[in-house]
Amino acid sequence: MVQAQNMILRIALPTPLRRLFDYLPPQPIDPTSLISGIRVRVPFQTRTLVGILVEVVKETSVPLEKLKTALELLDKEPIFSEDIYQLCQWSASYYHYALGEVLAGALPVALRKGKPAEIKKKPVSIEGEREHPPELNPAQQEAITKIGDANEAFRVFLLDGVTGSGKTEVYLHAIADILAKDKQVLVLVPEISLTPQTIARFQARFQVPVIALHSSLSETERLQAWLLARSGEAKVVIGTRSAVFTPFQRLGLIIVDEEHDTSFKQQDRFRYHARDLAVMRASINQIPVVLGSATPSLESLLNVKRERYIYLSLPERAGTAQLPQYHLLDVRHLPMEEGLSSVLLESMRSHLQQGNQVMLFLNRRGFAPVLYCTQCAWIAACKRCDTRMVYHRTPPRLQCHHCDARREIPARCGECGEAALQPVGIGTQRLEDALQKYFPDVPIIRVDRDNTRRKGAMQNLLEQINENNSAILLGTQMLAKGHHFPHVTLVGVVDADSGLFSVDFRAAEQMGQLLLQVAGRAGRAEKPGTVLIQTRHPEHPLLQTLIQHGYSHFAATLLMEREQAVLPPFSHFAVFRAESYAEQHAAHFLSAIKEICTASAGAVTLLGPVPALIAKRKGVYCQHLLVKADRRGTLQHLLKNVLQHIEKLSPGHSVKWVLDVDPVEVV
DNA sequence: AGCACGCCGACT
DNA sequence: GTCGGCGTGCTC
Repeated sequence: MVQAQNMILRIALPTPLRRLFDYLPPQPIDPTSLISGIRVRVPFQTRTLVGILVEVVKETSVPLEKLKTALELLDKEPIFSEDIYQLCQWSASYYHYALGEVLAGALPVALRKGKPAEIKKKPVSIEGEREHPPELNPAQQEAITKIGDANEAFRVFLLDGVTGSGKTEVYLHAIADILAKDKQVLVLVPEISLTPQTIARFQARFQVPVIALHSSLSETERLQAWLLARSGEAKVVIGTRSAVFTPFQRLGLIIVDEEHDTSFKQQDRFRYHARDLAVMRASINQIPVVLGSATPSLESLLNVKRERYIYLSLPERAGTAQLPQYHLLDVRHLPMEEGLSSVLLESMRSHLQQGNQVMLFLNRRGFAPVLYCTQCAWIAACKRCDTRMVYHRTPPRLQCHHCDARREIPARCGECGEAALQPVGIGTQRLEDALQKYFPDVPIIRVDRDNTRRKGAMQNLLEQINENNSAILLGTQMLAKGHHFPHVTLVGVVDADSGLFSVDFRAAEQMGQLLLQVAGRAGRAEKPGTVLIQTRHPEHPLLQTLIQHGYSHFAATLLMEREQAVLPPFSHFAVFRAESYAEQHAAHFLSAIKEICTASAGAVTLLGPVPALIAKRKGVYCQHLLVKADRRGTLQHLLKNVLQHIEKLSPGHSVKWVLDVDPVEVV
């Protein structure tokens, strides 16, 4: 230990190195300005970085000659409030990510770069006519009362309500109660549902400043929004997962809408789950949090069962709207044309004739998923990935859906040279073509990533849908989430089977959620909805349970299966993901990690290293090592231990790796 | 992660 | 001769 005359600044820096760095204070210095949580500009090797002062210490194990002097203190007040700082610290330790990177990630880019935290804009204007709350049904009333009873204490509510049961109305009332106490509210939503309408609805209701944190905000706008929330001027903040780190003056309530949605889990770098962090944040702030969904995650349902969460249920559809009718169509025994059974086509025709809209759901974009040679069985593959290229017709080309590589459509087979190439299988483009033939007089509106990529394109399509009376809407998952289509009376699921036999143990849960969400688009307003599900396995017990007994039975069945198989949420997973250009390097690195795991004590199961489901992506080989433990504590303990060893292991630059705690996708 | 240093191959 | 390829090592 080196004794230093003065104070030493212990600073968290935005680098993947999982440690803090010590600096001497800048000269001259007023010691009282050294407050934890302020930003400090420091030299770091050849660069200068903006870090966060974590603590001021008297001793350091770093040799004095290595200590550099900090350049500048950037704040007079801490940029991190106590609650956000605690949340970041907890996240860094739970997800085993470098604290400096977590802290930097929690700030708007402008602040990360060292720009001053000053409010420039005038307060946000309030637009729109005041909208008055409608009458509540007893279930809604009860939910609101229970949330209100939580009154300034940490409580987690699971609000389970089918689509159209009036979840949003419960949110709005709960928010109104909080606003009346002059507190603020954070609303987290999946990316897809953050539309202008959502924001307008909140604004019209409360006539208070509502701020939305979109992905399309500029960095200055984002900084201003952040500052308005921190100062308390913004009363309601609606945002996607990163909004969980927004600072507030007086936060009174957090709402997580569509809590089952996997887009709350960040899938690169810092792999946090915004829903889980929202619960953590509510606990830190000692406030209630409401998790809402028509199809709650098994994790949340288990927490209800274990009495950690309070269950609130909205069993019926609000108003006069009726629940949709489900029918399974056994496509093995029906005449098929372009993936559509005669029964589905006939049903579409009759709904369209009555001036209603029909929605078809097919989770596969492009024209055909495979281009196949009928002579030699060659299949067009991506050169950089371990995948098939998807045949697109408009514009005509082959496209890899994993690395976005594009190629011209070959005239002849790449193997035998015969001109016997055939697009096999059905994507949304092909279905669109077919529908145009069957229904030449009906507008067909396709919604998938290929035609919503441009800014405002989605909005445009949604408007087109609402303008038309009878129309066919056709799309991928995008269509299933968040949007309301009041004129849709028939929903067709073109292929429900992909979720039934997947290698991913969560596939069934996600299939069930998606089928329910898709169905939720139909039968709004006074028009009852019908859902036709095409399958080759109509006898499948999970499908049967879902259709006959509804989601809660379905979820209970899945929970039972998970318990028997000791899968999450009855056990806890973490995955080391490694990638390298040389095929063996990633696997070798993971094997080394596996040895360290085996050597450490603790009841964990190790699986792998195994090649990822898509073993090669963008030219790099991907390998996984799965770590499974019965208890969360055991897993956390082991991971902490292992990471300390990895620092010494130093895999070199040939292997890139990440640790994914609570992965949503294990394969 | 970045970024510099360092040691080998083909270029004005 | 030197420009630049990426292996290796370090960051208070």
